[in-house]
Amino acid sequence: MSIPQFDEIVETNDQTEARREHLESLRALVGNVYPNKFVRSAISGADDTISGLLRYEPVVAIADEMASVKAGLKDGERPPAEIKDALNEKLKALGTVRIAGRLTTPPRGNFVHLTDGIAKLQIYCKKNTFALIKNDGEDTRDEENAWAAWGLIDHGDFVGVEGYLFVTNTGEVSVHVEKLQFLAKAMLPMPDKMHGISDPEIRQRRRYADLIASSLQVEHDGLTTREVFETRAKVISSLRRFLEDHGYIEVETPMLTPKATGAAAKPFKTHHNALDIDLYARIAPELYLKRLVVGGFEKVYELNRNFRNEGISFKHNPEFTMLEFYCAYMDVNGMMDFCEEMMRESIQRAAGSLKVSYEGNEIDFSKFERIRMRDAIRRYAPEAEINDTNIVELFEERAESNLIQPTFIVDYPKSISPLSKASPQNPQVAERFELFINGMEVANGFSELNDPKEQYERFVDQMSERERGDEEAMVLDEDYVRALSYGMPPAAGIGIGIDRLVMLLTNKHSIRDVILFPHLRPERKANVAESDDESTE
RNA sequence: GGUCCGAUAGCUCAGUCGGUAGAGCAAAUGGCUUUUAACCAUUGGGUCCCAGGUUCGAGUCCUGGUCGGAUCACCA
Repeated sequence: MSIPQFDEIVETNDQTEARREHLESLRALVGNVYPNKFVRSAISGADDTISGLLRYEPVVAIADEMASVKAGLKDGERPPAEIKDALNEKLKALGTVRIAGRLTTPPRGNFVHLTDGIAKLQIYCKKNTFALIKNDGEDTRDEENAWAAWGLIDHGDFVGVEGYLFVTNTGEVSVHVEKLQFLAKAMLPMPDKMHGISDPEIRQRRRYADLIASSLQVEHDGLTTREVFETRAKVISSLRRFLEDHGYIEVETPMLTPKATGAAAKPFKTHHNALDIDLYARIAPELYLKRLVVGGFEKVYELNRNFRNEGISFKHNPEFTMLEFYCAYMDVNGMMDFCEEMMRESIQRAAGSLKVSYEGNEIDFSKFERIRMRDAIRRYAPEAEINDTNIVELFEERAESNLIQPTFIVDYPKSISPLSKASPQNPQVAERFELFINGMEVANGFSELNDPKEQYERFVDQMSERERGDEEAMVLDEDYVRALSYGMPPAAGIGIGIDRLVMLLTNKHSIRDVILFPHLRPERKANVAESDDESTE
């Protein structure tokens, strides 16, 4: 196997050549072009923990003041000099600031923007008014070569600067650079600042570049990629907080399991060499979590990946994030109430509103409808004749896609719910619900079957389904039957598809837009140089 | 897997009836130096996805292929 050359991995063209030349010239001026650190401080004397100068309160106050002055101006009109001077006095009083970041505008003229991970801030370098700091371990000042070094910095490079704050003639808060330090090189050109990366494959494969693009982009529809993943993080942390606040404990159960159970799905198979056994990537943590309920954890949750070896689509990724939790002594109705409350609170926190716009629909999370599967079919297909064998099919074909607003579908057939308790009123119906939003299944929950004998029989039924060719029928988990035999309190559980929830909150049509590194085909070489291993068919 | 659409400069895209390969951004060089996506001037940059075919002539038409997207079917 041949090891690819650096230049085969990192493309070369006239632009990257220029960047490499700049890098070598800079090396001659500053020494180490990849120094180890730069101590930032929003304000002199502050520590490295403060970044995002534009969120520092005294600066925010001045920026706001400037903004209100500018609001009263006509297009192109500049703020009065005396207001500007007064603000500059205040800014200068804040003292020296040290900030670092990536250059998010091409270094043309004296003004460039730095982005430090929180905000974008303009910096101003004027010839003969700043020094270059060499990376020689001594922080040597170099007045002579500062301007030359400035000219060698490329769009996308990282620099650290020290200077004082001021507002420009057009009223933008900026840093007047007094010391400039080179911190790291971007050897590849930055993505298009107007359009970002349009090829969805490159956007997903090179998520880092997509994220950079979202910080460069001047105009964009909806959320930037960065904002999508910030929203995702917020949803997840709010869900966690809600569960913690309600006494739930977070646990981690095996991802590699000897049996793929807990859901109807095809698993990924792998092999453990030392034990010489096959293992399956889990398709659901369900049975492990209920073992913990048996063991006395009355409220448990797990928020992590499930793996299913099935098709890929706009709403399916081979690995996806599921929040599953169980609560002892609760039934399906209590779980729907709890789910509703939890989703409302987390969505309010993450999206700032209970009404979100998704693909032209306004989805209102303030109210969740509950409707029996049978009635949902009647609503959208009144002519259909419903019986026990066609009900699920009818529901999926005729009703599901109409369920735009949050809707709990209840009264599932027992036959497709092997882990769920039957309804006391109707033994053919499971005490189970699924939550649909915008035609997508987002959650699935039920009153947990805790009679070990009945569970055993349900598994046996599943096994015979399997015999008949249903690859997704559940397999018997003997140890789980044994666990239930120690006694499990009545309990309700739920699984919530986090990726789909995030899609709804970020107005993304594809699950791959809410997963940082979604599953993609292996990257193909642009020039397949006489491939030596692809001739096997 | 079926159907539809697409692939042209580093990026985003135009390219008419088949007749010399284009723009904006990015880059290089020089100028400018308080600018708000795009300051001014100049310059460089192309395997028009690949292979075949039709034609005096193919980015353009035809056939096959590769890769990608949308969609349908299975799945959360």
